[in-house]
Amino acid sequence: MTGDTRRPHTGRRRNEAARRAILDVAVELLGRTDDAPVTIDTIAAAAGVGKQTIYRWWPSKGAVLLEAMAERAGHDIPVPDTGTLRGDLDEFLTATFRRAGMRLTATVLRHSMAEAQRDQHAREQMRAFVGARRDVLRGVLARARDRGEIAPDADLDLIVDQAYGVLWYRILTGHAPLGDADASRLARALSDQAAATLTP
Amino acid sequence: MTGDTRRPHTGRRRNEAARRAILDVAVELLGRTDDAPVTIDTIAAAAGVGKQTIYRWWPSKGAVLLEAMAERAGHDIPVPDTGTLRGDLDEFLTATFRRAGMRLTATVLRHSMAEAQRDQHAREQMRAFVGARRDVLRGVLARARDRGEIAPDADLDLIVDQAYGVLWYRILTGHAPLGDADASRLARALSDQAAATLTP
Amino acid sequence: MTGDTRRPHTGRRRNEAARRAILDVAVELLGRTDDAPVTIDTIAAAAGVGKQTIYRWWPSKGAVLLEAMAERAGHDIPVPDTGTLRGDLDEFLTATFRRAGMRLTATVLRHSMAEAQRDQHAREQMRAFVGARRDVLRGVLARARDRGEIAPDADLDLIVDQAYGVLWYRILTGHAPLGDADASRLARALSDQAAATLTP
Amino acid sequence: MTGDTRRPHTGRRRNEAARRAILDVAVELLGRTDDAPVTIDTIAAAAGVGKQTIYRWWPSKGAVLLEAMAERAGHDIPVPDTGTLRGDLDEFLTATFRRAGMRLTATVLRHSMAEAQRDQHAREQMRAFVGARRDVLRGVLARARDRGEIAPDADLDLIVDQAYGVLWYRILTGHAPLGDADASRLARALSDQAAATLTP
DNA sequence: TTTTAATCGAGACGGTACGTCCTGTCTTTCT
DNA sequence: AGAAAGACAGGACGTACCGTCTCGATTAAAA
Repeated sequence: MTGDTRRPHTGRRRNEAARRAILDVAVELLGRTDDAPVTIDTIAAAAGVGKQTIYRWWPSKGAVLLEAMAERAGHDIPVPDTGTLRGDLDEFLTATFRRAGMRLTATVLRHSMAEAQRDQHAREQMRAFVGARRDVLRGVLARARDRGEIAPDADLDLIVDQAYGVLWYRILTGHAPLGDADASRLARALSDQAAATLTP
Repeated sequence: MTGDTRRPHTGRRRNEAARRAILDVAVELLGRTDDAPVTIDTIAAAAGVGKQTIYRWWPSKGAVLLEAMAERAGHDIPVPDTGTLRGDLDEFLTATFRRAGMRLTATVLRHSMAEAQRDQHAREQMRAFVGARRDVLRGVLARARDRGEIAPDADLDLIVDQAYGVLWYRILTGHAPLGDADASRLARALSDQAAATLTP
Repeated sequence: MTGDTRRPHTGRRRNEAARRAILDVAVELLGRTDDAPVTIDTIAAAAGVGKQTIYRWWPSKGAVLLEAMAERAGHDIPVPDTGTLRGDLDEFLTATFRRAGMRLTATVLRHSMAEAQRDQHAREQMRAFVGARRDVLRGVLARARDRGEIAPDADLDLIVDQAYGVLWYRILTGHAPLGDADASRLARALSDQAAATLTP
Repeated sequence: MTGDTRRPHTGRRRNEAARRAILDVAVELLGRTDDAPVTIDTIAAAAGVGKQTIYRWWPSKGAVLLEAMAERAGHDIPVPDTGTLRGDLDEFLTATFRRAGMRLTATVLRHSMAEAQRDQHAREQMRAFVGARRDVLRGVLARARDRGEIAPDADLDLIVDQAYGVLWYRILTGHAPLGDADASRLARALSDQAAATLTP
C-alpha cells in the first residue's frame, strides 16, 4: 500500500493545554450552586483563552458543556463482578448514585440536561452519553442472563430505565437525595424483577 | 357564619383574559418543534399583551412557563379504582404515559424541566408540580396498602420514583418513546415490588 | 335670542386642592438638581392624586410641567417706571435675572424648555409664556418710545431677544451665572442701542 | 525623537464605517420634522449596527446625539477678516445664523439642547461645544481689540452671550426666524456696544 | 329623597424605549 | 495556521414610563 494520505498539517497545532483548561473551567462553572449562568465569555476568560479557540473546536456552548460533563460523570464507575446479579447491581448502583449524588456532579448533570434541551449539539452528546451509560448497565444484565439469572421475557431496557430514571429524576427535581440505601433497595427490586417470569 | 374576608381592593382588577392568553400562548410556543426559544417578547406579542403585564404577575419567564405546563400536564389524569393495585397502576400509568407521550406535552415538559434548572422560581414551581403528581400516585399505593396488597416494609417513595423516573428520563433523553406496553409492564413490575416482602 | 346653551353640569366639581398639589409638586420635582426624571407617576404619588386626575385636566405631562413653570416664573416681576429707559431696563432686567438666577427657578426653566422641544402642548405653552414675557418688556420699550427715548428705526424685537436670549442661553448652557452686574451692563447697552440712530 | 507611544492593541479595531453611519443616522433622525423621538434602537437599526456597538463607544443616547450635532453645526463657519469689527461680526453672524437657520440644523440644535438638559454626558458635551463656538467669536473680538476698536472696559463675554443668546432663543422658542437682516443689525449693535466707552 | 352624572384615588393595561447581556462571527496582531 | 484580544450584528432580558382604561367610593345637582 503506497498511498500515504498523511497530510503534513502546516501551522500551529492544537493546544492541548487550552482544551483541558476549557473543559476544567466548564465543569467548575457548571458546578457552581449560585444560579449565575455559564457563558462562553466567562469560560474563555477563566480559561485564559480566546473565544474563537472555543468555537474552533466545539460547535456551540452546549457542546463544550456536555463534553465537560461526560468526562467527569462517565468514567471510573467500575463494572462489578460479584457473581450474582443482585450483587453486581448493588455495587454498580451504589457507585453510580454516590458519584451522581456529589454536589458538584449533580449540579453539572442538572445543567447539562437542561442545556441538552435547547442546544442541538448538546442534545446529541447527551444522547451518546446516556447511551454509553445504559450500555454498561445492560452489559451487567446481559452477563447475568448468560448465568441464567434472568427470565427470558424480562424487559432489560425497562430495568435500565428504572435505574437511571430514579437517578435523573431525583437530581433534576431535587425532591430527595441519592443515598446508598436507595441504591441497594433498588438493586434488590430490579434483580427480583429481572428474575420474575411473566406467567403469574 | 359567613367568612368576612372582604378586601376593598381599590383600582382596576386583573384581566383574566390576559392571564389565559399568556398561559395558552406559552404552552403553544413551548410546544413548537422548531427549536426557536420561547421569549417573553414573543409571548407578550402573541398574547396581545404588554411585557409588564407578564412581569406584574409572574416573577420570571420560567414561572410563566411552569405555570402553563402545570395547568396542561397535571389535570385530567383520573385516579383509578379497579380494586387491585396492579389494575390501578396499569390504568394510571397508561393514562399518564399517554398524556406525557403526546408530542406537544412532551415538548412542554422537556423545556419546563430545562427552565427549572436555571430559574429559581421555575425550580420551586416544578418542585410543587412534581410533588403534587407524586402525591396522587402515592395515594393509589396507600389505598392498596389499606387493602393489604403491600408489604409493610415496602419503600413506596422509591416505587413512585421509578414510575415518574422512567417517564422523565425518556422524555428528556428521547432514547425511547412512552408506550402503553411500557406502562403495563412497569405497572406489573412495580405492583410486584410493592407486594414483595423483604425476607425471600 | 332664546337659545340658552347653558349646561348645568351635574356631578362632582373639580378638586382645586388637587390641582394646586399637582402644580406644586411638579415645580418641586422639576427643581430637583439630581437628574431623576420627573414622571407622571411620581407627580401623582407625591401629590396624593390618581394619574387620571392629572390627565383629566392636562393633555400631557409637558402641559402640566409648563403650567407649573409659568405660574412660578411669570408673575411678580413688577413693571418698573423710573422715568428713563435705562432706569426701567436696569430695574426690570435685574429683577428678571435675579428670579431666573435662583437655583430652583433656573432648573425649572431648563427642564421646561427641554420639555417644550418634545411635547407639542408644552411647546405651545412655552410659546405663550415667552410671548407674554416679551410683551411686558416690549411695553417698557414702547413707553420709552412715547417719551422720545428711542430712535425711530430701532428694532425693538431684536433688543428684547438680546435680553431674554442672554438669560436663556446662560440658564441652558450654564456657562456663566446671571448676576446683577450683568443685568445692569446689559440694560445700559440695550438702552444705548435703542437710542442710537441708524445713520452713523 | 519620535514619541514611542506604541500600544500593541490586540484584537479587532473599531469600525470607522459604523461610527460614521451612527452619527449620520443620528443627525438625519434628529432632523426629522415629525416629532417621533430619536431612539437608540432606531439609530442602530437604520445604521445597520447592534445597539451594543453604540453603547461601547458612547455613554448614553445624549452623547451620540450631541457628538452628531457638534460635527454638523460647528464646522465650516469661516473666521472672517474684513479689517473692521463690524465687518467681521456681520460676516460671522450672517454665516452662523444662516447655518443655524437651516431647518435640519435648527431641529438638530433644538433637540440637542433639550437632550443636554436631561443627560449628564450630553450636558458636558454641549458645554464643550458652546465653549468652542464662543472661543471663535471671542477671537474675532480680541483681534478687534488689538486693532484698538474696542473700549478697554467692554464686557466681551456679554457681547458673545447676546449673539449666541439671540440665536438659541429664537431656535428654541421659534417665535421668529434667523434672517440675514437680523444678523447684520445685531452685528452693528454689538460692534457699537464694543466700541462705546463707559463714561459718556 | 332618590336619581343621575361627574370626580376622585388606586392601580392594571398595551405599548415602547431603555441600557445590559450573551451568542457566534469576524478582524487584527503576535507566535 | 493557531492563538489571545476584542469589536461586531443580532436579539432577549427585565425595568421604567406614557397615556388609557376600569373599579368602587364620593359628591353635587336634578328630578
